[in-house]
Amino acid sequence: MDTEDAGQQARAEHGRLNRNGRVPIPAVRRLSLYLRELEALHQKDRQTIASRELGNLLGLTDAQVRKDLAYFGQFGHPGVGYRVTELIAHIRSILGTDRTWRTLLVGAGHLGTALLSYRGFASKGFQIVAAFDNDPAKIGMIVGTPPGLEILPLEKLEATITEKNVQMAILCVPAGAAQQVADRLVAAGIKGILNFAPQTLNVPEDVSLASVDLALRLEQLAFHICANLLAAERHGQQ
Amino acid sequence: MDTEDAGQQARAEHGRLNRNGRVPIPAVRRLSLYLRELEALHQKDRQTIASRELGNLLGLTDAQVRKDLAYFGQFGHPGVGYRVTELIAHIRSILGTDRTWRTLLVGAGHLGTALLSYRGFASKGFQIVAAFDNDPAKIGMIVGTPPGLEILPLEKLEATITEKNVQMAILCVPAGAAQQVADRLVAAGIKGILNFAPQTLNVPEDVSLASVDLALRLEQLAFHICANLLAAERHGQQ
DNA sequence: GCTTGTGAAACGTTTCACAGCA
DNA sequence: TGCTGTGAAACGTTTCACAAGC
Repeated sequence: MDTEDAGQQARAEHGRLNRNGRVPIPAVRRLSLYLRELEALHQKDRQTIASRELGNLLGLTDAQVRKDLAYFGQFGHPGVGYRVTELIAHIRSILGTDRTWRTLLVGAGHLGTALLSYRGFASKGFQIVAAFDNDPAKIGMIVGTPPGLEILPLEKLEATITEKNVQMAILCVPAGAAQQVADRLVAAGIKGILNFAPQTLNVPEDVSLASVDLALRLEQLAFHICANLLAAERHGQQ
Repeated sequence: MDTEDAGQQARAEHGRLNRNGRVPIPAVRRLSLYLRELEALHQKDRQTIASRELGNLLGLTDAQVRKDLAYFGQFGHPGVGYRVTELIAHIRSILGTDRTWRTLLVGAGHLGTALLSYRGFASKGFQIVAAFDNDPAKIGMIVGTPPGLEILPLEKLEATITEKNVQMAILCVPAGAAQQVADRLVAAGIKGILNFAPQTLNVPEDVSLASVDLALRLEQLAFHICANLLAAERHGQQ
């Protein structure tokens, strides 16, 4: 069987092959950025856009844009570019955001409660259907944008996941509790975790994990500021 | 002049060269992860650690760990491994977190106020010295962990940056306002921005930018969940 | 024995350059 | 003419494998 041919046929819409048999992960990340730009363009009633211009908006080359999109199908129109609404629909379908995702949140601290009020989630199809904490003072509170959500005790975690058929979880607990809660989420059938705890998590291969360590991002920023300053000095001296 | 020799001498502690003359960006990102693990090990009074074990903690190979660290110097001890406190000090020095960074925050919405209370920043040396919003209802409020910080009007942005010698900014304003505020920050001399607005920002080359789009992270998670489910199906069929 | 640091090979990603199509 | 889709080349990153050191 020829990988180059039969493989591409088989996977249809959800990801073509490179030599390795996979779509490059950086390409998947950029897909979200393309979608974000395309949605902004759609707001401005823009009908079509060329790879060159879409790339410029994001600081990428035109070839990069075309190759990224080509991993998933032939969405462009030679001589015209990409039709905005058409491409938005394709990318949503690829990313899986053409439907609703039932999500839960664990840890109703400062960050957790802020996320319960975050509008950006719902508008992309992520619906937070339950929120948990183990602090008795918080349990029973109604949090988030009205009508709001009641903070439930952690004991109800497993039952809620099953009953409400929850697919992904947002983890905002302290680092020390993160692995333990993650284990319970996985055991209860959760297939994806967005982790905000500054802690490495171990999850089985069939569970997806994305981590956001806010302090770590500032740390990286600090490094790059230092590097930029040094580069500027070198330029100045020369 | 031989790049391989003279270049390495010249840059001393802050980044050695690969063929391209730069430290790989992924290596810099992992440096923060190594630091996080090392700090946890230090808490547990661990004295030394081998590249193999440090890698295992993060799902990386031993060679990766050694190569990453070797970009910045010779920190290991053959037959022994890396001394934990020693390596922590080196990495902090490399990342620039062996000192305090004066930071400001713009946009005191749900996320912004949550970040003002986030303990993880201060413990890494990031001190938020001022907070801004343009909503008259919020201006004057005291927010964050006691003693707290007064929300200032946006007009005072430039003056505050100069007076308090602020080096980096956290941007939590709505997408529509983000570029405009970023421009003001840059003009006022800010050298690094951590952007939480779901919006592409353009900043000059000498300003560092890190972006965190929370909805985008969930979107990526959704994709990987879909991909995992498809992979499982294929496995099951075969 | 065990562990680092590092050239060289393998691998993955991006860019180039152009055939093909509107 | 303008633009996409795509092999091939260039580039960057990771892994391998081993000399050198404790």
